[in-house]
Amino acid sequence: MEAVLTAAVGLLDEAGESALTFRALAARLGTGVGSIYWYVASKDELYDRATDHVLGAVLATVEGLPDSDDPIDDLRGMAVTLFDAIVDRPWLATYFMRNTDVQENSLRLYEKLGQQTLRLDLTPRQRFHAVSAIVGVVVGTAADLGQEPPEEVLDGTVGRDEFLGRYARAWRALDPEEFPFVHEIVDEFDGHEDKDQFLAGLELTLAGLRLQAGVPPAL
Amino acid sequence: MEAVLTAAVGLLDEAGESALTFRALAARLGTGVGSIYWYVASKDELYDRATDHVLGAVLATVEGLPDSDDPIDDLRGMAVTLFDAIVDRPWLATYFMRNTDVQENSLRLYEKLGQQTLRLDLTPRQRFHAVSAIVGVVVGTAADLGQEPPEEVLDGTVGRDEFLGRYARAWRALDPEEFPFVHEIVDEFDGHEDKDQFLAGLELTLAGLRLQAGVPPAL
DNA sequence: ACCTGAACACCGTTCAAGT
DNA sequence: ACCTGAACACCGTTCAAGT
Repeated sequence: MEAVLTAAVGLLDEAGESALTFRALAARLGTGVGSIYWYVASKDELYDRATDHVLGAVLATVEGLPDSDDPIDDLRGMAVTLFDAIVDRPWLATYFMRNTDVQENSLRLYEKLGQQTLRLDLTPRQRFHAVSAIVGVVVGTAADLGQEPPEEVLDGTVGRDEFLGRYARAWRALDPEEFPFVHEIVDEFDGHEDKDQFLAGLELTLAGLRLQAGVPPAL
Repeated sequence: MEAVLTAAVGLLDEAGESALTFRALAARLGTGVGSIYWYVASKDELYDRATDHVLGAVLATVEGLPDSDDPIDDLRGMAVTLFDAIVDRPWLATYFMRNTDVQENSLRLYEKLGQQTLRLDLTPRQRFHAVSAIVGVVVGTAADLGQEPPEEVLDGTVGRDEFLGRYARAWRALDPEEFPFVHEIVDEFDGHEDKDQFLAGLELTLAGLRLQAGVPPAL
């Protein structure tokens, strides 16, 4: 079982999501296709378990993070840790927290995030929503960024900057009367860092949460 | 082309994502598989165009929304409209704003959202991040909720409530010392409405944005 | 209890050939 | 300019048969 998951993650890391097939996995393990089905009932379950397998390290990192005075700061730190893990392995986004029966580490990560909200003056309902919102921002943004860009970008023929630049050029050519917002932000879009975008979005959620909990902004 | 997209959306609506195959689409159109490739270079492009096709109606709805005094309220209204559309057709989440060359309606929707931020006292960078964050919350949450639940739920054998209830039961059985947060929120989780979860998360982002723009909370 | 691998029922995509 | 459909190169999953 361990070996199956390690091999699956290996394939994913080395050659991306399209490389994980039962045939390739069997070949890597030196067995037949059918034998994998003894450990796992479907590809979905394989992904569920592979996700939890990988999340073990993320959980360990999060558990190693020291509690500060400010639970909101600690939530930010955990969210960033999770975000980085998903950027590295975009397939995590789809499977994180999908089946907590099988995903003990996912559940523990959820618990860890939630424990910070216990330090805030909130109702149970607000806590539930707060953690859902944070997980949503992390997973949603990371998944969006992890979308395979058009094959030219992966080819290395075209770098990410040039890829953004092309869109920026097309956007600048739009009618400014009709697209005032696109013109307003096109310079920001051009060459932007995905991580900054994520951090800014996370900050809005955290600011809202801080307000809700009646914590004065720590400037 | 129009006919191809209408047929594709029809298949998606009637029988879900797995029903959209080139063979089924060709059969519905009364032609051969190959002919679809004259209109569309790949399945990805088919999805890109189908998404934009459907977003036409969403854009029309959003354009019909009257501007209120409060741009934040208007942002909420637009976000909810988009959210509802994605809940109805979860595949939109993956393709929205993925290729604005082909997706004019996606771009116009993005513009419409952005125009509300022009009414707020923000920098271009803050506006860019604000719209990204809102789109992230909408798409991220809707995508998460739109994930096909285990087949038993679709069977109708087990309703959504019982599905949540099963998890709730498992969670209540966890050690309260080790999982204080899970215990804190399990009653909220049990039988919760997805839409409330979305609205609460959106509210946190909007509250953060309101704070950033220096708008006093309109109570 | 665990493995094997041929076989089944599909896919997206291509392409020589047609009108 | 647009359509055809057989063929190619794959998939996930099943299952009778083995150890």
